[in-house]
Amino acid sequence: MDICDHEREHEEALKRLRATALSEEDLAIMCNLFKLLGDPSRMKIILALTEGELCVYHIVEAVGGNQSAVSHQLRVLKDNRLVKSRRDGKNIVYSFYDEHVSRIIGIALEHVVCEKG
Amino acid sequence: MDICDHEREHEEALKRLRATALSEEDLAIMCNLFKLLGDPSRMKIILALTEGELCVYHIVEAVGGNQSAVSHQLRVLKDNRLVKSRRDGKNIVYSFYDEHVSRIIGIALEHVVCEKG
DNA sequence: TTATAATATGAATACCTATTCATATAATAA
DNA sequence: TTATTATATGAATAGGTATTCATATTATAA
Repeated sequence: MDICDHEREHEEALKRLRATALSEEDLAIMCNLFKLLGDPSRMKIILALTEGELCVYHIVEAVGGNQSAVSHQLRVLKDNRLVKSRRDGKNIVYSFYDEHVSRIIGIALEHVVCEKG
Repeated sequence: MDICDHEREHEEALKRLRATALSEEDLAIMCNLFKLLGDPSRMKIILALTEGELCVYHIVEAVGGNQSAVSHQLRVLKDNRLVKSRRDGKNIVYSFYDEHVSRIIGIALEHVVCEKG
């Protein structure tokens, strides 16, 4: 006997799913991106950088919290290639690694609007 | 003396940032969405549902792992309105709460492609 | 009603990770 | 060189959360 009353449809859905299946690696890449964006402290940093590059001091000013915490998160973002940095005199200036991130943020901001409306 | 050699530009960036600033609540909504999408087990469930509605049994079949774990994650997804469910005889059938989720997933899949290419 | 199938739930555990504190490094100014 | 400023880093801690196991619930079949 069948598991449920939608046996055929579900089996077909599962069949399509297998056809388009992501590899475990791709799944990990995708989830990792979302995980990075899922922390408010990191998101604040990312949002700050949408307005242009910033040195660490100004990032700290923008997001609040202590300098060490911000530095740790910048490291995480950099290791994962969401941001890049360059030294400029005694400062380190951070900016987005590529346009990719800001696109995603743009869409996320739309989501917030929808969620509230 | 100034903090860095880009004092003016950074101050202007921070000014624009304050102008467009998200509330803490909106930030939380946004991050929460990303956090939900950042777990591979949950993402597998979500990806499975992109092919159509499924009962729990078939979700378990699609994503692997044990039934209890899947049920717990379905609960999380439902509490956060990413999915909805309806009873159908002895089965519970899950599907996306709205079109929103599948849009985001579509974009994320693009990201994976870019990341690899 | 009793048995069984499908799903949900509670508690316990184990892992992960964000934050903090203290300190190190690196560049510049004196 | 020494002092100071800007940033990074290591270790420790605490809070969160995914998973598992056992069990409860709900619906149907016998």
